[in-house]
Amino acid sequence: MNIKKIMTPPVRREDVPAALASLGIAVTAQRIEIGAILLESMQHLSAEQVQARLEADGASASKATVYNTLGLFAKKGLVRELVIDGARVFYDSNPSDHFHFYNVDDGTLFDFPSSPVTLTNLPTPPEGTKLDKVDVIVRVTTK
Amino acid sequence: MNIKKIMTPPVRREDVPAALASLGIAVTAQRIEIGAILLESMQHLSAEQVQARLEADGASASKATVYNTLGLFAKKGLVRELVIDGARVFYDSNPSDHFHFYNVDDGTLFDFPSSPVTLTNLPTPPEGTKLDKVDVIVRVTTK
DNA sequence: GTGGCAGTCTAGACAGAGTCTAAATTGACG
DNA sequence: CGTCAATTTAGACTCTGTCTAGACTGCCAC
Ligand SMILES: [Mn+2]
Ligand SMILES: [Mn+2]
Ligand SMILES: [Zn+2]
Ligand SMILES: [Zn+2]
Repeated sequence: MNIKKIMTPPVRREDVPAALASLGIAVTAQRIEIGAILLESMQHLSAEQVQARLEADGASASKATVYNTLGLFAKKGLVRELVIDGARVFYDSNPSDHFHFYNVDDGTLFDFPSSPVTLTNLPTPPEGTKLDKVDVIVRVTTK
Repeated sequence: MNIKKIMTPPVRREDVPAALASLGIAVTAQRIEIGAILLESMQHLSAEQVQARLEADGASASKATVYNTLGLFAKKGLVRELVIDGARVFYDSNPSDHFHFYNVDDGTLFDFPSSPVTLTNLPTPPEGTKLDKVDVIVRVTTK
């Protein structure tokens, strides 16, 4: 057996280097800091929020590094990029397939409760293409 | 009977003023031009593409007017705002409820064929909120 | 007809997210 | 240690979209 156990938030800070390495991400001080922030719990953070938390933790990284690191994490599958509203991208540290509620009035973003939502009769992708991922965003307004 | 027939693309240019008026949109020269472009067929256009078509048609409108008009059309339900990739917003003149394929490699955007896709077991919106709309985007890559 | 006026349009300044570049730093390895 | 490829950095830059303040339009009252 050689099935790698994927680490799921919460991941303790001391385990972050292993979580990165297991995905082929070279371990650096900045990547550990950013990874520790994201993997502390399942959450949705923008680049700006990540950088703010770095500061709050007494760490720091340049804007370019924050963006490069989040992009790398997304490419390696550690986090998932969520395009919700055109103003900023969110990075989601919940690794499971799941869908989102977005409150357009106050900007809050929730995971669907883990009910057995299903998409049926999904058409096959157009000729010459293959499925990458399915995003479902349910937009709600404050009543 | 008083059920207003909603005009569906293709809408002839001469019918655009009525299409706007029926939604409570005050008719102006710029709104007719932009409406004529969008309603010519069911399509997905960015603000930049709309402005380029205006120029191509020998018409024009300031950037502020293009954005204001598209925002107004979306608010009134003439078009639907699609947030696909964080780089730009698309405006969709297909008024029916429908889902999208997006090719992340070449940026092309298609409507799902009108197959009976269904989302089942959709959880109810969080307390204090009500459903606005459901966006389903299937991202594909070129094989 | 003319004047008034609200609504609309406009140029261009501004804002904010994200990218790029070129130089400095890091740290693994011989 | 010294080398060197990978990484990080400051800050300029790009791009989408917003805002402001003034100009324009066209409808209506008189
Ligand atoms: Mn934007
Ligand atoms: Mn952007
Ligand atoms: Zn999520
Ligand atoms: Zn569409």
